[in-house]
Amino acid sequence: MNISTQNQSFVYHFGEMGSRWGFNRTVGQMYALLVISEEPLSANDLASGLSISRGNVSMGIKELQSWQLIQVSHIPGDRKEYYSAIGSIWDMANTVFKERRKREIDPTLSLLRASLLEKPTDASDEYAQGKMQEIHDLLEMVTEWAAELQRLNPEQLSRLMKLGAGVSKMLSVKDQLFPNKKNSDSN
Amino acid sequence: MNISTQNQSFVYHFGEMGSRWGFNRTVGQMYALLVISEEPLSANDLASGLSISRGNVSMGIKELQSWQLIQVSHIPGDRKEYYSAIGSIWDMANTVFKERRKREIDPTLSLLRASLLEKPTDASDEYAQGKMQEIHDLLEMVTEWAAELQRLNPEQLSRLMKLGAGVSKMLSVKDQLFPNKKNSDSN
DNA sequence: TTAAACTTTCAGAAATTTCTGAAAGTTCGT
DNA sequence: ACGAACTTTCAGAAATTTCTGAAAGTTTAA
Repeated sequence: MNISTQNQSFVYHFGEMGSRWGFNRTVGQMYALLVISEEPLSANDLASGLSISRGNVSMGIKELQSWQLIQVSHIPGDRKEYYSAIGSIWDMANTVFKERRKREIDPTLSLLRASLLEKPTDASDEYAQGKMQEIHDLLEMVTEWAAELQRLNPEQLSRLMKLGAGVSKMLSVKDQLFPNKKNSDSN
Repeated sequence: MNISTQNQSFVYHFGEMGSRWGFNRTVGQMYALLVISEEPLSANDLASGLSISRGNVSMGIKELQSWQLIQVSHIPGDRKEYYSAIGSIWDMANTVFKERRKREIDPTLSLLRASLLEKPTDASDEYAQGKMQEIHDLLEMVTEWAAELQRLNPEQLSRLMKLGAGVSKMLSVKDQLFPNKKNSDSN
């Protein structure tokens, strides 16, 4: 299998970016290739298309499966496994978000919660705990909100985002509609 | 300088996480230490506190400065430079967000834009371009929205987040208030 | 101008991550 | 039960990243 030069740069770029997004270069390339191929690809296709070893492909597939980003299919009369990217771009973004949250934020939150349970032994500990509390609260708020947003369907989410600056206007509308609602929980 | 055992785990954890957030272990540790220290710390404090070389600290400081996360200060009669974390936790989150966008999203967006300008040479190129277009549109929408949100002040942002599920209710309220506004730009 | 007190740089060492390819494992048809 | 067609595993090689520490650079004071 070889990749058209047009797609080559996309695949390589995703390789480079992949490492920033939590997986390594070849895994990024593999995923990019699967996303832009209409037909499912076999492990051999991936290996030859990207000039990497068969073993590496096997590990990459495992990784992509752990991210729930790819799907296996079969062709009648062919014993090879064929892989393709799962779902729409929205699903992909959703999955990557959720997965990164699980890997980057959740462990930090639990560490912070544990730290905050300890009694500070001196003034500097107390200061440190204060900062940890702030970080904790921020992370918690953001993750809860993110979870909330992920529950919206793409249509709603898209509308919300396209509101853009309108969002702050909406907040003031809300104040006018419900001026009695308490919302002074600033920090 | 040594770190209280209470703070040790926080600092090390930030070290581990740091690598997921775009900088390496020691840079993460350095930043964690600066965040939880009330007093600014000298490069030597950092080196001894974390048991790393002076040269490594120097490079880490450069990195943190490029992220605009730390600040230099001086103590009268002392020639050493002292460092401290800049601003509030909100500022920190903002900075990290902006910086990551610049590093992870912007280059991808420009690559995609460039790719989309090319004429597809066959059906598979065409399919690939379709996917690229989708990714492009999604990334663009998300970054624009993120920029919008960053323009809100912490107070507004916090209120918006605390709305949580209320956000979808708000969308329907908006429909009732402005039923004539076109918002059928689904994808 | 000299020297002390500091910071930065960078070549090579150390640590870590990624990759290969041969061997072991699995599945299926006969 | 055998062998063909596939996939997975994993030890060690290769590549990459990070770290050290000595040397070079900078700033200030006298």
